[in-house]
Amino acid sequence: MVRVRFAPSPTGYLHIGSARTALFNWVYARRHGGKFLLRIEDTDIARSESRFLDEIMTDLKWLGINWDEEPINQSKRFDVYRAAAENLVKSGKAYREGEAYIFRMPAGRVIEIDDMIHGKVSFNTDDIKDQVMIKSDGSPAYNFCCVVDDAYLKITHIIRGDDHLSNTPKQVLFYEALGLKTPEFGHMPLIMGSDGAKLSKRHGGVSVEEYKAEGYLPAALVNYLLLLGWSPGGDREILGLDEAVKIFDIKNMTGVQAKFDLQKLKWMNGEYLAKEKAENLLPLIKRQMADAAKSANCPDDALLRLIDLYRVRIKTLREFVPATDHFFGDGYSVDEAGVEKHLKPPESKKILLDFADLLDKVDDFSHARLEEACRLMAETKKIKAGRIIHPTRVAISGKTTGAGLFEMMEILGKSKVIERMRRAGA
RNA sequence: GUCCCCAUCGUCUAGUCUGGCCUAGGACAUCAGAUUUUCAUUCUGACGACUGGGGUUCGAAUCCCCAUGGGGACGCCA
Repeated sequence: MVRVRFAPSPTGYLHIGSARTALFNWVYARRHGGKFLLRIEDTDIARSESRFLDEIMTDLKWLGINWDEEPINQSKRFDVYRAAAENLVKSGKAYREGEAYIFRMPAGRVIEIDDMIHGKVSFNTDDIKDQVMIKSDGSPAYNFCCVVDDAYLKITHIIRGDDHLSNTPKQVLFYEALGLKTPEFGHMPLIMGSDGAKLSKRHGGVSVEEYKAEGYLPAALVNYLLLLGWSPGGDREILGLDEAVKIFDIKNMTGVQAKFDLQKLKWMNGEYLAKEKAENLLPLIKRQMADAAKSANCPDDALLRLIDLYRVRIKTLREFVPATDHFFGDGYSVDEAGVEKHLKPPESKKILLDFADLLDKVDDFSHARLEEACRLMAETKKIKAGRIIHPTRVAISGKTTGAGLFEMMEILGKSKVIERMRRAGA
């Protein structure tokens, strides 16, 4: 039975690269009907905090990753590691240096691993130094407790980042010395920033929390991450966890480091946003508005209409707030270039005021009726409807882009619309 | 410095294992047109790559070697 694990260290947020590692482990487990376990690597007691662990677990669940069995904490197993190290000292494979336990690296051995992603990779033990197993302070060193625990948890496949590839021969030697069965390894290439450098804040964010706050949908983030280093085959790109579970094959993963492309993530998020039901987006939008200190006392049904109008035009939920600010009071942002182009010309002002006068007589302020009035005026004055539409759009929203003009007018309401038009035309 | 991994459009990738079907396919981005007498959507098209050099072979993006480039690791961090 396949058993894999994700082993976060609760010393910080969940990194987007770690999330991807967790994701592929999870998919691998589900694909093979195995178990996906969580192990908390909190050996650095000073830096580990429970709030980080809470956040990591919350983020994993948010992404749709659940785990089997109760997670274990390494901080509670120090005596297990010490006992294992003690045995190696007794058998002469390790020695002590003060309080520390150190593994003696055998000379001239070639350690070959058959990586699920890279194929055969070999290392010479002459290039590797003796390894600390237990530090002077009594805490275990990473490579050692990792092996002890993976064996304890009966992990069959270790899928992790390429940064661990060079740890692998050391760990293989530990399995061997401890008389344990070595699991299969699969090292996935690391994700880099768009410029090839280590992924950092300036590339758009490194933590899952940042993407959540920015208004990315978990399904979109997961979908994008799935496409980094793996391809579902054919020309398929949009797929969810459930479909990935059906067709995932680790042999199809590439060994090539991928650059994180925020543009494509945005596009993908837009795709998911456009498909999502407005009701599901409602609480998320409310959260965005609260975060932006726009405590709109806007009834849900009105907000739902706005969401329906805008979710196909935004790429992240955060974009909703600035895109719709003109619906919430007069303190909205104004596109100066748009004003220059559509509101400055005297003839535009004239058209705007004429249209406002016309609208004053319209009682049924529905978008269908408004459009009718606009088209009629254009015909009467023998001008293109665009000559009316553009100035009006800028006048009532301050923007050159947005939802359909007549829908915006309907939602804004007669008095607001006319007031803004007359102010802009003055 | 030593060891390890990797190398197809700007980016993610298909194709590489099992050489010929590849005048190298798709997606994002960019640009141009069409549709919508507004915004967005949608549609069409354009741009655009096998890192270089040697081999092997009738034939190489695909196999081998070297170089170059990128990344990772060499912690009593995890």
